[in-house]
Order: sequence, then C-alpha cells, then structure tokens
Amino acid sequence: MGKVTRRERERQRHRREILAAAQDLFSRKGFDRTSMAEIADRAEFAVGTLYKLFEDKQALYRALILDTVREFEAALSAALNARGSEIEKLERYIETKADLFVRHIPTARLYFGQTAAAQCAPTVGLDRAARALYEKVLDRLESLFRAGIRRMLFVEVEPKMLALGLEGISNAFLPALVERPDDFSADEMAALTKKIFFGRVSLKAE
Amino acid sequence: MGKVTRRERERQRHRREILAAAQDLFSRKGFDRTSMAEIADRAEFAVGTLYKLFEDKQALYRALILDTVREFEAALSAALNARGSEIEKLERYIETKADLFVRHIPTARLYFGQTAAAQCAPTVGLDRAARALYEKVLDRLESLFRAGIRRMLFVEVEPKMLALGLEGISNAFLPALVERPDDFSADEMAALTKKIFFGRVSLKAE
DNA sequence: GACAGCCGTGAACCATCATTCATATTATGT
DNA sequence: ACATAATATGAATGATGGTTCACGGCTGTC
Repeated sequence: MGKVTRRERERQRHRREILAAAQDLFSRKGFDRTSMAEIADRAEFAVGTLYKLFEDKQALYRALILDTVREFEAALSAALNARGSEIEKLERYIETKADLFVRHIPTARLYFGQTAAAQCAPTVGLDRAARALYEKVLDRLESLFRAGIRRMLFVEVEPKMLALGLEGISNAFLPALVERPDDFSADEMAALTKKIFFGRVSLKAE
Repeated sequence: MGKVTRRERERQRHRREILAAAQDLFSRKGFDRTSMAEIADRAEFAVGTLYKLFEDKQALYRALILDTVREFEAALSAALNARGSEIEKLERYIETKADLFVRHIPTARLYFGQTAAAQCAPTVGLDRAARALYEKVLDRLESLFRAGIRRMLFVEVEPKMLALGLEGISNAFLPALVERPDDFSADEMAALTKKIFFGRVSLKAE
C-alpha cells in the first residue's frame, strides 16, 4: 500500500506552490490585506482548490508561518548547538541569522513580523506553535548567556535581557536590507552585529 | 471673532476622546481588526459622529499615528539637541525613550509598529508624514554618531548602521515590557540599553 | 472501454464592515 | 419662548472578501 502515489505527490506539489504564492503576498501586505482570490490567482489555481488543501485562510497562514519559523529555528538551533565556546556559538548564531536574512528576504520579513513585532501586539501573532518554537531559540540563547557569565566570558547582566538585546541588534539591519538588498552581504551584516554587540562602541574608558 | 467658542472646545474634546478610544483598540488589535463601530462604542458616540470629525477610517488612523509619532519625535529630538557631548546626548536619548516606553505602553506599541515593524512591510505603514518624522530622528542619530566618530568617541563604523543598531537595542526590551509592565522601570531599561550598546558585553580582549 | 472516485473550478452565498444620510436632539441668538 | 443652525444618531446601503458546493473533466481500476 504505497502511500506515495503520483496523486499524493502532485497534491503536495500544489500545496507547496500555494504556500509559495501566499508567502510573497502575506510578507508584503500582511494577513488581512491579502485575499484568498489573490493567492489563488498568483498560484494559478481556483479559490476552491485552496480550500481542498487548507481548512481555511487562517490554517493556510498558520501552515506558512510554521514552515517559516521551523526553517529558521532549525538553522539557528543547529548553530547554537555546534561545538565551541559560548562566544563561538553565539557568533555562529549571528552569522547564520544574517545569512538566512540575506538569502530569504520574504521569509525573514515573516519571521521578524511573527517574532519581534508580534510580541508587542499579541493579536497579530496568529500562531501558538510558531511562538513556542521561537521561545525555544530565546531560551537557548538565554542559557548560553547564563553559562557564559558563569565562565566569566560576559558581563553580569540578566541573561534574558542579553538574549533580547542580541535579538534586537541582529534584527536591526533587516529594514535596511529590505530596502536595498544589494547593498548588504551576510558577512558584513554579521560582522557589524558582532562588533556592536560583543565589541564596544564607545572608546572612552568606563 | 473669538474662534475658541464653547462649540469648538467641545468638538476638540470629543475628537480627543475618540482618538483615545482608537489608540487602545488599534494598538491592541491593529488597523484591520478594529471596526469603526467598536471605536464608536468605546468612545460612547455613534458611528456617524466619527465621520463628522474624521474624513474616514484611514484619516482617523493617520491622525492617531501622527499624534503618537509627533509626541515621541518631540521628546526624542529634544533629548538629542540638549547640551553636552555626543555621548551625553545619546544617553539622554536612551533615557527619554525608555521613559516614554514605560509610561505610555500603548503609544509605544504604535510607535514601534509604525517605525520598526512597518519598515519591513511598507504596505503596513499607512502614513507618509509619520514616516518622515521618524526618519528625522534617525538622521539626527546618524549625524551624532558621525560627529562622535570624528571626535574619536566611537569606533569607526558606518554611522547609519550605528543608528540602526541603537534603535534595535532600545526597542529590544519593549516586548518584555508589554508582557510584564510591572517588572520594568525606565531607569533599569535605560541602564541596560546603555550597558549593552556603549559598554562591552564580552570580557575577552578583542 | 466503462465506471468510480478524486480534483479543480468559479459562480453564488453570506457575513462583515466602512460609509452615508434622513431624522432627532441640542445649542445659540433674538 | 421661538426660530435656526449646528450636532449627534443609527438604520440602511454597498462593497469586499471568506467560504461553499454543484458541476465537468481526469485518473486509475476492473
């Protein structure tokens, strides 16, 4: 009973095509300002077809967000769990994130929207599971900072706050990247982030 | 011909009441998920009245955003133009912003939504004028960094990027603040921001 | 080659608002 | 007190867009 029939493969391909169309539209115009008809148009299907593959608009959105956050979470968690000192892990985290941002701008927009922005307006963040995945990354960051502080690699600051601060900086350049994608390389972005976060901006002694 | 008749004063008071109701709803649920009827209800007016005071829903929103951003811009620009060295000005900027955030959380949410988040999804930022005001703050930050670098107060990094980085960190704690408002004082938030941005997080020599 | 089941289709349906406007209410001037 | 102008009201209107479903075609099976 081979479940992987041609039918099923086609079905999954269509599903992916719809998600791709939706990603572009949702990331540029947001959930409410994107209609099912538009998504169907762009994906070259009829509206009805979307409803064959997804319960409703919310479910389609959720699936997309979940895919997006899962992809990011996987890459970022891998970076955070690689070998090396706390600092090296965090540096790899920064590099990985910059790379993801530069390489997949629409995905990055969605990721940022769901993590940073949505935290301030809970009603906007439409998904529970995605949130949980992001929390996992935050927790991992926090515990790395905690360990780093214990080993005297970092200053003594609430580790949770350090994690949020790092998130803040590593997201900071995304708007600029969105506006002029060609002016940024992942390496530059990562270097800048590391310099500001780990180095010191001020030259005066404290 | 005293223009400041009772009628006119009442009118303005009603206007403010409507804006106050709208602020709470928009900041919590966003533009699309807030209906004119809801705003009218909360403000204890009829829908028609909203249309006597505002052209349409967009205009009401624009007025609100403009008020919000204007308020922030005024306070932040004042901080950036006060006496003192570049570092002192920036420190005052950080303190002022933290204070605004802690004191006016709904306003802060709107501000953040319109500045940081909206930059990534241009269609979301519904207002031109508000954007321009924020750009003014960014430009001022940038030129402060530029001057500071010339005077060897800061490391040599693209000043624009330093400005974005500072924005990133000073926004970073807002989500935490929104979630548990009582756990944060403006002073703590400002101190943390300064420590991460101006000080150094890493203890190892570079 | 006929039959059954799956797929895709898009017109039709319905709920949700933004917006309007005829009417009711209140304030102002005489 | 009366006339008049300004203001507030909320039911009615129309547009938008999510969702459904009856239909026609295609695929794989016997």
